[in-house]
Amino acid sequence: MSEPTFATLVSRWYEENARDLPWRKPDTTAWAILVSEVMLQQTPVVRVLPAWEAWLARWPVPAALAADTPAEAIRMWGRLGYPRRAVRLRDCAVAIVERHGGEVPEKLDQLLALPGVGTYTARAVAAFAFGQRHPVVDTNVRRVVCRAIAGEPDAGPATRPADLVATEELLPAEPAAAALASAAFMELGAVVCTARSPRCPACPVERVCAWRASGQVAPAGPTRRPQRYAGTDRQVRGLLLAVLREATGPVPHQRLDQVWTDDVQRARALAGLVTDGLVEPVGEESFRLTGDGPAVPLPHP
DNA sequence: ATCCGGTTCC
DNA sequence: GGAACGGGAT
Repeated sequence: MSEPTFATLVSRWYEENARDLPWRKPDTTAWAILVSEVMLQQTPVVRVLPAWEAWLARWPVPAALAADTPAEAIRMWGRLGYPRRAVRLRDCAVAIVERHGGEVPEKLDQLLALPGVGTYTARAVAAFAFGQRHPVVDTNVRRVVCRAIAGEPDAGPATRPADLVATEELLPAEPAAAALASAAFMELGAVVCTARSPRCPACPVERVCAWRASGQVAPAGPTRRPQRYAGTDRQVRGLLLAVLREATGPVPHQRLDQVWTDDVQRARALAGLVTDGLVEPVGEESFRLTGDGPAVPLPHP
């Protein structure tokens, strides 16, 4: 008898302790899983839950979202943050309809080619929606593997090819078991092997963890430089978008001028929203969410 | 390497 | 007030 593998230990723990998240139910469609993964980029689970339910109730298949306007996607996105994701997700739905007949593609390279789908999301969908054997590496998994296997405090700011390799080597050979293990690694990083206060006594691999064995050395420097929000263009974009989201049609620029006093910064933020496809000008004086109304304004009577 | 939200906790 | 949160695009 050999010792259980790392993946087996974590997978057993996962089956006993996994959070009951709706996108993990067996009959969840690939589209619903893709939507969950995009929403979960940078965003805590508790905030995604209601938005995910509402989004799929309205657009249960990619073709439904593709037929609607970017403006409606931006409105449904609500306050999830990084609203470019809403526009990209709609672009993604359009691409799925045009390239794949409305079905979420199964091949990794086809997924990677979709708007808003990067190396993490493509692998997550391939594994969790289609049961394929791929390493799925977000920062949680990267941290788990760096610590438990390499005994290092943490990885850098981005996922490196070596992180993919190190994670792949941990996966069971059988695809379904590999997908389960990937979900289990993510869960472990999210709720036990956390960045700042790991709950090692609750960890299923505490006995074999190289990082634990080496005294849990702290990262050398600051892992990430702090990200401010107050006073940045991002805050101004948020304020502008809030006004446009509430409006039903074009908003005169005089109303947008009121959300921020610095003319230069406000103009830069608005131009950025236009560049990103979130907002479009209407005539000389007004702006609206992209596609929020007729393409050509009706002439005055 | 930098930009891109918004909420929650300290 | 300020930090934590962390994937994709450029």
